[in-house]
Amino acid sequence: MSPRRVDKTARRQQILDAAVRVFARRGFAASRIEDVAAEAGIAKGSVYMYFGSREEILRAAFEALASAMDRLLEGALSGTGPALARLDALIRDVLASIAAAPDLARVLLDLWGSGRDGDGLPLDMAETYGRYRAAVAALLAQAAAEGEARPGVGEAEATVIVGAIEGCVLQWLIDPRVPIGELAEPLAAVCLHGVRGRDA
Amino acid sequence: MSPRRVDKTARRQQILDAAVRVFARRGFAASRIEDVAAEAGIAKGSVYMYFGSREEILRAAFEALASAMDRLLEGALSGTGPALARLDALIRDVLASIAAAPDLARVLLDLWGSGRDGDGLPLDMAETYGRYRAAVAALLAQAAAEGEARPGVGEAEATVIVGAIEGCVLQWLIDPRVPIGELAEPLAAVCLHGVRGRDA
Amino acid sequence: MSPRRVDKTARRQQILDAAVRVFARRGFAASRIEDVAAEAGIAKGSVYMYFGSREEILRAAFEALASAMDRLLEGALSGTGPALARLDALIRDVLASIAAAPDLARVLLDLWGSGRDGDGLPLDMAETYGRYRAAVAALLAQAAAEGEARPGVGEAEATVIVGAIEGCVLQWLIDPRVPIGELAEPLAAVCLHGVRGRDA
Amino acid sequence: MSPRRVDKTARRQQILDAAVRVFARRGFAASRIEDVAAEAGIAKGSVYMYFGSREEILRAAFEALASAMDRLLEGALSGTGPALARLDALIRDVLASIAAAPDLARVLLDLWGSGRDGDGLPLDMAETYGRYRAAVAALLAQAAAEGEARPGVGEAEATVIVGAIEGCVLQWLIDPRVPIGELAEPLAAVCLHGVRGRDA
DNA sequence: GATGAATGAGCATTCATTCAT
DNA sequence: AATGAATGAATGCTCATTCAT
Repeated sequence: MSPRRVDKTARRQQILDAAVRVFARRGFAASRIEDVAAEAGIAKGSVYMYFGSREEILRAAFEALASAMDRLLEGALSGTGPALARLDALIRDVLASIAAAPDLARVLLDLWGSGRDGDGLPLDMAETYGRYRAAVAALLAQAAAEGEARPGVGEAEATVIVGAIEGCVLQWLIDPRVPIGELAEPLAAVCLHGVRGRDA
Repeated sequence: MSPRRVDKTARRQQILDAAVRVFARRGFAASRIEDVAAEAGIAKGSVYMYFGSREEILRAAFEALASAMDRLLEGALSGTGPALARLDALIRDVLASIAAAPDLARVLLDLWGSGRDGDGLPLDMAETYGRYRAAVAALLAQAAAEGEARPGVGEAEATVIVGAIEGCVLQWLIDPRVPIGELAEPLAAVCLHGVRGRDA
Repeated sequence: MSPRRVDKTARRQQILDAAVRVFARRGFAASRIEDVAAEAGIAKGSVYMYFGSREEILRAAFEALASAMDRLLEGALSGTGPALARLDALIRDVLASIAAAPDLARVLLDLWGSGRDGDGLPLDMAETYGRYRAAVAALLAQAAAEGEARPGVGEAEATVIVGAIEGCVLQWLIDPRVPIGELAEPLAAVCLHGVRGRDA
Repeated sequence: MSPRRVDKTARRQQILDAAVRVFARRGFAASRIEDVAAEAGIAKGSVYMYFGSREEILRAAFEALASAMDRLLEGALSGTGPALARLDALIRDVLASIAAAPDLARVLLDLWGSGRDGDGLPLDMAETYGRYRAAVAALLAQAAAEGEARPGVGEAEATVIVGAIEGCVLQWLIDPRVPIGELAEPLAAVCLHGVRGRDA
């Protein structure tokens, strides 16, 4: 009448957190369900009570990442104040968000490569990055309207800025010695003024 | 040396090329030795005459990529003329190099994530990117000395520029609709002058 | 005995009925305890309050089938009137009994194959069929004594008659388009007179 | 240049034979691929060089059985002489064929129950038995035309005769003490003349 | 050199059964 | 009594690697 009670959502999150730690450590390809279960402190079979397959766990990690990103983009887009200041804040927020959840960030290394022919992971990474670029492009357009960016900046420049952010993250993922925490400043500076500087 | 005998090196290259096509298509994790052999038009077992293991093929692809990159960096560093012009040329060259060998470039998606705990692939991606940053940093330092970059630009800005380049490549790898061929111009412009523009 | 409490026996029967429907649909091998529980409208664990194992449910189905058959055989043996008429009636009764409980009948498909090496199901199907043949043989012997069957009919002919009945059932189980309901007549006719007919 | 040579067909047959022995012994459901491989004296993985899945082995057994049966039916249909004699011969041939390959015959126990909802085995057992009945019906029709069977015998009587044959096999499969080898005679006698006998 | 048949370790997934509540 | 979350043994199938020819 009063069966064992569990918070399904919490348990699922617990497993996802464990999986993210494992994926971060060994990469998705080398991560066995058994590793995930062990990290979560449960039995192998129990993982399947919360996730239908190994791939589904990766997809859940992707969704966590994508929705965190969407929240940031949403914030930047709906904020008030000069567009360039909001772009600057977005850059800082993205880097801070990444640095705050480094294990989750490392899953990006597996996510970027997913969605190809045989892997059963149609994650629509492409669409996520498309939204990312669109948001930055919107900020740039606003900045141009405000006279704070040169006219004509658009999709291409948005791609460069998104690239710069993600490229910094990439380098930190490849080499943790890259000081991600100190990159927001120069990143924003270069994107806004270039290396020649405001008055070079 | 008999005309019947295929050059060992050529045969190895033939297999590597085939592998790169397969890896590009399905990702390294989903690529079977048999797929590679079939793509190369040889038998599965023959692959092992030229590569000791599946991972070694990936390592060979990495080396091809890394040495191409080194050649580019070498060129930029040893070139003459203003440093900033050479940085601009380097950006264009890297993108052109990527666009010229898109299959090889796609292997980056697998390479970036390699070298973790369980995968037997100590590729030293980190060191390669370190050299990349060092080269760009050297160019920046020279530019600063030439009065073409604001004083103080250094490692951090180099990280941003390398990030911008690789981040653009990343976006194109994720979504081939990203026009990699048209990105050199805005990439250089943003890195050099920012989105505010030369005279914003 | 409280009105709230369901009768143990009734609950067991409810589960068995559900199991029979599930077994009929998917076969025993493909039937999960969870399917049975769902069909019965109870929880998975509750099944084990009434049956010790998955196999035990199949055994219970066997027993239902076997005792129904025994009842029929008993009736034919203890009946009065000419033996051949009672054999004729038995044939009709068996087919009617099968047709009246088609789901239970389908379990035969799993039962026939059970009792082998690894399946933990020593059902003694063999003995049941032995009793079946013995009953028919007894009727035949009586008929011969009554001058209604040719002398010498015995175990072999009983096997043929049991075979004809069960073989018709088998064909209907394999292909439901076989009109089991219309087979009693020709079945009795062939067994009694052959295809040459009474006066061929 | 001269790789290890094997007769693929012979090897496949060797595995199938081994599988049939294992299926006969333990039933298909309880037969593991590893059992089959061990019985064949090869490694587990090697089985998959010749069969795509466990089910495919069962299907191959079915096909062997079905084509043997088809050969027999073909022979009976295309034979010369009185139809009833050919039916008589068919009955004997089927029993002899079964008795000659008892392991293969035991697979029938698994085949009869296959093809249901969840088992991924659309073997068309129904169609095979349909052809079986059609052949017997054709012989009966001919016999009727020849005045050797009573007019009106048809599909129903064919079902009974097929049933009698298969039902005898069934009983022998359930209980090997049933003397399949001695059943041809009484089987033919009953089917042709009934238990009342030619002149009862 | 080349081949491709054979191997067997490895792993995702399933599911009967248990038991804390 | 009833539940259903948890377990972990079991097993189908894959595929890198080996090696006899």
